[in-house]
Amino acid sequence: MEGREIKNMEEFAEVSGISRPTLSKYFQDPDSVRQSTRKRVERALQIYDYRPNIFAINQNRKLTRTIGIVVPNLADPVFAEIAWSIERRCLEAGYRAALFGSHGDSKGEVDALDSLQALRPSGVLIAPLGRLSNKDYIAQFCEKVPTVLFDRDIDEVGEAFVGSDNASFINQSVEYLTRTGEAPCFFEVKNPANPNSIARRLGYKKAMEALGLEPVFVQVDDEGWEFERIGYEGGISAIENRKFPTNTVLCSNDRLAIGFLAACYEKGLRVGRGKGCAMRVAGHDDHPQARYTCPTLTTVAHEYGNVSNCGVKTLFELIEAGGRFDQRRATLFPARLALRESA
Amino acid sequence: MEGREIKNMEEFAEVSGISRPTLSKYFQDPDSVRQSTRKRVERALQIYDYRPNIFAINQNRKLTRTIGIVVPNLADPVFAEIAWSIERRCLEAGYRAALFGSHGDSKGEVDALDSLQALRPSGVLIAPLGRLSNKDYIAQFCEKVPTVLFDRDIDEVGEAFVGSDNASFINQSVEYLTRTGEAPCFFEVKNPANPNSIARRLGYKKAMEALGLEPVFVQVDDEGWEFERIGYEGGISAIENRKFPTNTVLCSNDRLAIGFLAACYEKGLRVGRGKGCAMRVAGHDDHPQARYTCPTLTTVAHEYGNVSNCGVKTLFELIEAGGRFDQRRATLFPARLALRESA
DNA sequence: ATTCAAATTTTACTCCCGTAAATAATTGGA
DNA sequence: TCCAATTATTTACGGGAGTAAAATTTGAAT
Repeated sequence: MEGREIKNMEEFAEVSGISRPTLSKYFQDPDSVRQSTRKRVERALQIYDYRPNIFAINQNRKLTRTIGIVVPNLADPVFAEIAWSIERRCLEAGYRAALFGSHGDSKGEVDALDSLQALRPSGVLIAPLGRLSNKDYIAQFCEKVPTVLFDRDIDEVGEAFVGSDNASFINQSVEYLTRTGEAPCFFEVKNPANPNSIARRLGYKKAMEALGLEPVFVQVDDEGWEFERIGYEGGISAIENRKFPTNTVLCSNDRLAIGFLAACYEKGLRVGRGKGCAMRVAGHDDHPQARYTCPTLTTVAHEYGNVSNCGVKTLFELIEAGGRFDQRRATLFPARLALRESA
Repeated sequence: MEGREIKNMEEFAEVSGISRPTLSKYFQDPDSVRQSTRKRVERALQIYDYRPNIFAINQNRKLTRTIGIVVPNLADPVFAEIAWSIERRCLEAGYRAALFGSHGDSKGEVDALDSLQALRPSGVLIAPLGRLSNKDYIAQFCEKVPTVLFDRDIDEVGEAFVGSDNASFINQSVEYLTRTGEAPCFFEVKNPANPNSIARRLGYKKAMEALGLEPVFVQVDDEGWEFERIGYEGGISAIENRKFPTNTVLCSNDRLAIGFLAACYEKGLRVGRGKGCAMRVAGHDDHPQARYTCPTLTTVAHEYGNVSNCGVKTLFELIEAGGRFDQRRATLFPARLALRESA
């Protein structure tokens, strides 16, 4: 495919012998021109290396056919997986996807939204930081760009939310653990940035009280995103100081649980539900590596597919509806217990 | 910050009382205008919500000040971490970053490069798939866009490569393992897509032969990116069929090792170098979770910082040099042994 | 107050493509 | 073969900002 260098559609029109407006139609939808014309264009494209300038295109379109995806941390496997899943669905629907990680702080989140706004996306799916988020800024952003929140909700912000039903998560795990052994205590970060964590804490409290049991919290005073480290260090310290009144530990999320398993291992505490085990450990999220921990981690699974599927569907409806729903929509997916060896 | 809606720079010039060309200068570099003017602009920006349209900007620039980053799989923690690290450095240098995952197949990689080309990036950093890559396509891409390969090399493609010295990796681990116990056998995927894997295999063979030892390969016949699963299933099967002639297993990468550790755990083989341990296991890469496995994983560390730092630096030099170096540059960083509990 | 270089404004053109209106050329069906 | 409907071409304008050149203002130093 060589010929002279083609700079723009004008030149391509010259060399291909097809008028520019027709070419413009072709590039927007190859089926919108007559078959014979389409063939002619495609033959020319094989000879000359031309592709429309995306910036010039988007400058004139109201629709850029780009979907922005923002998650707190692209290096977190759980978010990476969900972001990837959403991206794939957008591509299937003929949209581009632009991924942003907010790097765990409010400034990063605002920056990501700023960059996104400059891209004039058709819509945005965002998993907000939560407590740390600049709530006003996000609310304002939602006014301007059709936006669906997912994973973590912010009260009254945006037109829709899609996430997991944390109450269902907790109920399932608490119910299962108490039914099959000692009641669980709850292992978590003391001041979590993550609203899911808070919902789970409350869920645990309620679930325990409903069973007539006293909730017990073991809290690590740390912050940030290094949950494995926090779970490990906090776990070591809690074990040494005998902070666990029962042999069953329910972790607020799987990454914390992975770190805690490492702590148990180091301390020589065998984890599992069989004979000779000193501890039972369970988590939440069904982290991609939960099946490869030692022992494999019993956890409560997100249905990633559901969340991304529904999130994208909701976003497209929102775009269709011009960015406004009659009333705010919240969709929560229930959990599924993933029973493995650790509890 | 409310006022009338500002559509473009023209309008912002009106309301702020500053001429459009000056505003244009300001937005390209706030320091290029007089201090007093800068103040005036910034005061106006507080009142009116205006930001330049990125499409219109990039339409005229040869430089879009965007750096493309392409990795095989954004959901792989090792790549996620390195991508994030590169992104941060680009942002610091005043560039935007566009992340793409090639989703593990050649088509995905080509698509990513296509999207990137449309963005007219100033430069690209790509960790190619390797054997599966469409080599010609990538070579062609490198002709058009200043591109630095990293992590995995493709012979003679592009102007520069930055990665790890796999020979050094392997030497360190083989040397350490043989010095402190039985000689290692090498656990790996039979037909790896990844050129690093092949380099490591060869490195192992050489290192063993240099020590006068017979190299032993234990290969799993599988493919894809689910290394934990492959390591686990392949591990179970290899253990059951007594494929390991020694008690020491060197894994081609850490994700494989994580799966293999799970297999050992399930089979009741205690891993470590202490008394009562049946196995020693080591990996390569220093996966973010290597410090939280059971037991913690002895591995050979990438210096992510070095690779991303040098990669970005090299790319900027390449851009500076107009996309061509006198001769191809290859930078390899040596490894650092991360000694932990597993071996 | 005078002078002069630096900064700003005015004006005008460019980038590449979307899109609308009027006109011309192709279709395919009766 | 001819007509009407479909498709393509011509022409012209607009979008939002970069940028060059000339004219003007600013500010600091003399």
